[in-house]
Amino acid sequence: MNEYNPSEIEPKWQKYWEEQELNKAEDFSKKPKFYCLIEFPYPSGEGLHVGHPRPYTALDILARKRRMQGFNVMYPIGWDAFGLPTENYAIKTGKHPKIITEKNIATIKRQMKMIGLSFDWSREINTTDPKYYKWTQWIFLQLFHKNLAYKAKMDVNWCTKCNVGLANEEVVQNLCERCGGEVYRREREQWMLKITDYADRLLADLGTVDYLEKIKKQQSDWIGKSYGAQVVFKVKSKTMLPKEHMYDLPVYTTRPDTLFGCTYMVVAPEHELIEKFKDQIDNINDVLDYRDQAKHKTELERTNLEKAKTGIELHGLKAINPVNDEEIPIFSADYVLATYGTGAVMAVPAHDQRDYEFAKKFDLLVKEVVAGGNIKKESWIGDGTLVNSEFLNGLNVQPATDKIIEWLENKGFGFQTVNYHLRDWIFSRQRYWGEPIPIIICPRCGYVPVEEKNLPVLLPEVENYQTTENGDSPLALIEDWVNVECPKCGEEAKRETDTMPQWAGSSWYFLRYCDPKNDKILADKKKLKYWTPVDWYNGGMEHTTLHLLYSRFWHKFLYDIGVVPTAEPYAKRTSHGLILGEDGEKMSKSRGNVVNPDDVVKEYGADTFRVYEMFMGPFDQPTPWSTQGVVGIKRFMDKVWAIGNKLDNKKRTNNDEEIRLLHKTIKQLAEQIETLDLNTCVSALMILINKFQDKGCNQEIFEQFLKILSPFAPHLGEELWQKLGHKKSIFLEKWPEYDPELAKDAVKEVPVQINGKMRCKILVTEDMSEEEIKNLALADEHVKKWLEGKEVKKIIYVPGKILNIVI
RNA sequence: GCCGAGGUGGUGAAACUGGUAUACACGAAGGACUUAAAAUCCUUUGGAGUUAAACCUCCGUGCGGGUUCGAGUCCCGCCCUCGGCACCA
Repeated sequence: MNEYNPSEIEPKWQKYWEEQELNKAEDFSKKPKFYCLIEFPYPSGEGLHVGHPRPYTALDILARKRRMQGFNVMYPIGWDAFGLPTENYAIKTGKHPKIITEKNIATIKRQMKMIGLSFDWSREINTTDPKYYKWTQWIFLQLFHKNLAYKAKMDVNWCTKCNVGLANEEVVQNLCERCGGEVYRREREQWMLKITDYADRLLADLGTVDYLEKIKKQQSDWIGKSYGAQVVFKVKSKTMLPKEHMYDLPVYTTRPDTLFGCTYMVVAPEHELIEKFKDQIDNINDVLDYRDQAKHKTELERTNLEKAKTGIELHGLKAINPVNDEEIPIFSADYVLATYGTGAVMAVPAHDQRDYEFAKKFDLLVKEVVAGGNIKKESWIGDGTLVNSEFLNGLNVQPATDKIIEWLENKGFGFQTVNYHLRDWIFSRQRYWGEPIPIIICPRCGYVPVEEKNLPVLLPEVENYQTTENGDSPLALIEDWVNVECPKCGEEAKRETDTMPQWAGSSWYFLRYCDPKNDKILADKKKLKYWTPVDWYNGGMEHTTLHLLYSRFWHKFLYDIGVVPTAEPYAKRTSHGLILGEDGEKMSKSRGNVVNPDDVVKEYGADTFRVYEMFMGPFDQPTPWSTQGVVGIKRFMDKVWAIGNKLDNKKRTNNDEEIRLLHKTIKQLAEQIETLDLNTCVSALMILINKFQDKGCNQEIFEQFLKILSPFAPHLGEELWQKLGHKKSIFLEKWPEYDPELAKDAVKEVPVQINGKMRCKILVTEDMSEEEIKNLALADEHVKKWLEGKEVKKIIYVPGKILNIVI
């Protein structure tokens, strides 16, 4: 018998599978299609660490099993290659991002092939390829035509030293992560996409897809639909305008029923009210100082409920509560965000904890309007009877809400409305390494889209990847690229120099896999009709609210304009947990806890690596890597090899323990591969091989075992299969069927409890009646001992599960 | 802080809709083989106690309470860890 030598057999079979084209997906095949998708990777300079292949391997197992079950499987791969880290690396080294990207892709591709992942490489795509981003730009133009892309002033983190807009992640304690320079929030014109127009459909259609519950919950919480009312307060200033000419200050509230309890107003420091009434606010300088301070805080800091509230009253202004004409003070406070609701809130300290704390600090009136709590101690947000509220008195919260909304609508003071936590998508980046936004800015015609025949707008070469002094992208410096004729009027105009975020290319890539080389359209409609929706999409939990939602939004838009045949892109979505370093921390270069798959494969082989990653723990939970744990899987592989090399064909094959266990295991794997309970699949395979080791095994049984093992350890499976005399790949075999009779236990061991504590076990066959089983239990020696001198009150029998005697 | 997920032996973990807590594996200890070591194989391995022996008893699934014949699983209140919070991807 020769040795198990993974480094010899693994490349051999990888080459064989590629030559045999076993992993190619066939357009329009008569077989049922199965489109299975993992999030395509960002080709970072470090290559893959052991965390990346976990989802790739899990879905590879699923894909291989489904192929054996007769599906036409598409399992494609590509590169999400635009992005910040590559650009930052380019700035540091002066190398072109394109060159860096190519090199990184080559590394990761080699690593993926080394692991034996059954991707259809003929469909490989790359978001930085002009033939690809042509269509990303095309989609943007369609959004622009439908008024779903617009420009707005938004705050960006601005590093005063690097002169560059920063990602939130690059800001550490209000300092620039790269240079340590000071950061503040500066206003800039940005391209925005109106994802909020789709909020309702993105929420409602969660009901039509098979996502993990936690994913649905997180998406719907992120969309954050709330019902409430918009109420308009009048603002009284020193100019003493008649009431109907006073400034209207609309607020959004989810608790219009508490309107009589509103004792002050709060606006965001950036609210237009302040600019408008500059001359009439007595303490305007302090108010503006406060606004400047707010620019140095993050949203997280501002909205943290634990942190002490800050704010400043706008002296000289009063708001008028429309329900009772009371004049109440107006504050500016940074816990109110300009971007949420109307940027202003009515404060009801008696019935909102944040308002309560603020009121205590500034010594403001706390007026109870819903009975039920003790507002001397804390705010009361629960239900109760309305008090101090004139015509609402005596009602409970819900009827009071209905009544006040009706009243507001009749008087023209407000209306019922919904509000979303979801905000529009900031789509511009003042960066080089992204898709140029295909818009021409003409002083006469405004924003003019680039004509479709002129797509793609190629990303030009630049000398320097640094943003310009005024914060424009490096593209702004390339004059012969920036200066163009306006497509509308033919006069001088300039290109938009902002680029798209990395989310753009990844919002539609799964469509391109269906038809990766089409140069007429983003993908042929018939092919999309055949392949979409994606049957199974797996990705990280960390992409639940951004990437997953963005791509659902784009897909719905493409559906509306007739480009794609389904309203939802992904029929099913699952999530994997991260693999952490051995120290239990997230793997990162800076922590120095990165484990490289190259090293693991070199020492133990790809199959051991794959099976270990599946065995470590539940697929959807984070798990630390353990170098020692890998050893156990290598021993398992060695055992399979050893048994496969000395099969005992004198062994009979009927109805003995091994056969029963085999059928049980086939059943378990058939079910649990589908639920991605892959750790218990591996353990079931181990239990079976341990049984073979004890009892011996013939070729017939072993071949069945090999078939269910091979999706996990494809190289070992193929090697032993062909060694046993087969000429064709094991992956062309049918997935084995199990015999339901053999997969069942003939005799069951049923635990007997007394008052819920397990005391003994009895053996029960299927044909026994409940009466017989109870008598059997009562006759048991142990039970007798416990029952001595006691009265049996009740016997509970759950068939096949448990028998409990209550005394 | 807000939203989401999780906490079980020395370690990674298993336990299907409330029904035998700790499967499988790592580590550790002891033994076999060997001149020896590695590899391999066998045995033991949650804690405490009683015992000639455990096939006996008690305690045990982050903490405190509750529901139930029965709770790792359900409910209430806490603590801790992880993911996300919109320009990392």
